[in-house]
Amino acid sequence: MAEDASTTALTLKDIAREAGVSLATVDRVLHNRPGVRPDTVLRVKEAIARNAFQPHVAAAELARGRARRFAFVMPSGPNPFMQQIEAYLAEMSGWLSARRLSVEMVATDVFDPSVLAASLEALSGDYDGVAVVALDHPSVRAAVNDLVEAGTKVVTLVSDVPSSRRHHYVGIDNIAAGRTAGALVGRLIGQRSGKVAIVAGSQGLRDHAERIFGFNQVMASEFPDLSVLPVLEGRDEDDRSEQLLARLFGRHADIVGLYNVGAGTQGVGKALTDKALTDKVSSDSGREKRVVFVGHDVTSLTRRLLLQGVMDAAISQNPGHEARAAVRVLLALARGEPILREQEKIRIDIVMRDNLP
Amino acid sequence: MAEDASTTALTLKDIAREAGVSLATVDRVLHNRPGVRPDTVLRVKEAIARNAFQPHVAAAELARGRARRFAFVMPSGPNPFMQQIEAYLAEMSGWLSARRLSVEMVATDVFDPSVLAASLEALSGDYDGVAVVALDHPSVRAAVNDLVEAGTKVVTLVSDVPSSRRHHYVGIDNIAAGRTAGALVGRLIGQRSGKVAIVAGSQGLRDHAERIFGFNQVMASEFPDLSVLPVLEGRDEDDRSEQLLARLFGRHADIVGLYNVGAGTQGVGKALTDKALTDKVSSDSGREKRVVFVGHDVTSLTRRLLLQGVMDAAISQNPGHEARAAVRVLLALARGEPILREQEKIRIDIVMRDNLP
DNA sequence: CTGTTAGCGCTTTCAC
DNA sequence: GTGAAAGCGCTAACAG
Repeated sequence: MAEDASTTALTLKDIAREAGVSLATVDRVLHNRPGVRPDTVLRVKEAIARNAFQPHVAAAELARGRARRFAFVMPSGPNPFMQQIEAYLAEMSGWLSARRLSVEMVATDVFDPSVLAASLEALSGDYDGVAVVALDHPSVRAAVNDLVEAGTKVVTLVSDVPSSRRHHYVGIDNIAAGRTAGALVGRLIGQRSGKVAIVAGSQGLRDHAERIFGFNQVMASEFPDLSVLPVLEGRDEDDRSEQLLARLFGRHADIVGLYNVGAGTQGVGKALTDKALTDKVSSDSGREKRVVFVGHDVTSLTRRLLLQGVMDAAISQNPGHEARAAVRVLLALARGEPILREQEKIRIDIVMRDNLP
Repeated sequence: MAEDASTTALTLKDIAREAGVSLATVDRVLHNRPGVRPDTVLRVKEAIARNAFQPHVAAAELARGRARRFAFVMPSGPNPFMQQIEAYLAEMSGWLSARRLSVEMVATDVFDPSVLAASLEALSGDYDGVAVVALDHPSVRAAVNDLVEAGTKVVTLVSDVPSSRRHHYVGIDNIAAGRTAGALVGRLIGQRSGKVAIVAGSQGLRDHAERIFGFNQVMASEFPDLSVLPVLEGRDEDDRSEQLLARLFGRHADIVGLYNVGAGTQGVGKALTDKALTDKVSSDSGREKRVVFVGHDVTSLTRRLLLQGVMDAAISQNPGHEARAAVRVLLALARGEPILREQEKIRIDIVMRDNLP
């Protein structure tokens, strides 16, 4: 186990000597560049393997000279979650520039496939890597594949295009997230029986659809005493979500649980507090009459709702982690380094009042 | 916002020219080394600030030449959580050696203050950084302070010595973890009333004591219908925990919740399943008679218990994250780089069946 | 106090 | 196909 501390690490030169070739040849083999006879390749590869040689990244980075450019293609318009990702990227600026990396934000309408595809196509050739909040649509897939074809490293962020040739997906498993939400709603409701409402942005969005799927799975199999009402489509808008929900509360007196799949949390919260007032139920007194409310993401709003006890749990994907993971993965891909999968995996966080980050 | 892509990043030389001094002088100022007249220091600092100059880490790392050595002082004896940390460190070996970093494991009896202190003292001078699973005790504090004095960077891991001069703590807030456990036990019990049991390793361990404190806080203030029984001290041993618990179940028929603060999970799980058998309660049928069980850490054992439905939730600190954060923090400290606090912060994870990592 | 200079271990021309 | 050599941007002697 103990290593001889006096031996300093091997260098390219050592490998070159051992394989009986020059520095340049080892370098070519190391990067699978052409222009080396097959048997020389073999000799060099053996020498590398025999010594478990690891090239010094700092030296490589310095010698390249050229800076690397990454682009982040994000939704235009105010979305607190996306703004957090941007804020965390901004926070890394010192780290980035000390490594001669630049990341540029590209705002676009990610909900319009052709607009998004066009934005992606426009990036071709100018960047070493692209992170994109992708919509799963054939023309987007084609644009992603074109980028990959052109040698750009591509990671999808938050929302995936599994059928594309993107190199990596940085985000959560949304079916599992929906299952987690379902388990929480069911368990927190406890012994009571009644109805459960779902508010989503749109069932056309892949991530929302997947979350609903997971949620229903758990509800059906594990909580037979709870019946799930048809999904309300709030389009992630506060007013619309509030109105739809208020109307639903009017029609069903026995709603005991609520799952908010997307944004529009403000409206959902408002509908809930209004209902509590009407029912003359404070969060302390009548716990048994309260509606269990589970939603997504930790923002200043959901944070407040959790502290107030209006919201019971938020399912969250750490935006800071997603931002940094996207950068690290793009960098590793660009350098040809391996990705630390375990490090870059985004977990499904359950956030309640006492473990608010 | 847009930057001129044609200008390549500044270098030390540019700053030197602008300040009218030599490379070496800029380097001295950059690292607060002595031997520069105060007014020259000022001129250089201004030039650096004016250009928001960031030295190229790769160049600095390469020029230093010397490799960096870190030591991880961990408990001897089989502890699954610690073994996971070691496994994740091993997984980083490629990453580490590509940066000419080495980490060495030092096993010691971290529960004996004098032994731990001696192990730490023995490291002095040989390492650039030390990560230690620390016991909060005066002699350990002294040993940590000595290391810091000698110029070694020190981070405490999992268990802190807040009063020492350690540079950083990589771990969770255990009071908040206990609060989270309490909220979960209380909320998952639902409308039922009854007694809640606590099994800890020892109340003398700082982290266990803090968790219990947080747990009781929440129980007292938010769940008046639940009464907490005196803490059982299982010494993190399976057999002892099982026996203590079995006896407790015999004495109290109305136990509805259980918090396992430390290890010994196997024994706790066994006591619970035995009780369920005696009570003729399957996890499906009599949910209302089941004991809500919350513990710590995701290991192969707790994973199984969660999947079986014996355990309801595990409070967890991501061991992979802790391992990598400790390395990154030590490296940043050694290089004099800023620490990305948000990145290195260890969160309190709530893990249930559906969001198992 | 300040400047000069020889590398660190790679990558990248440009010759052969 | 292969090799020699000139840097990349710093750091660390060593001179002055």
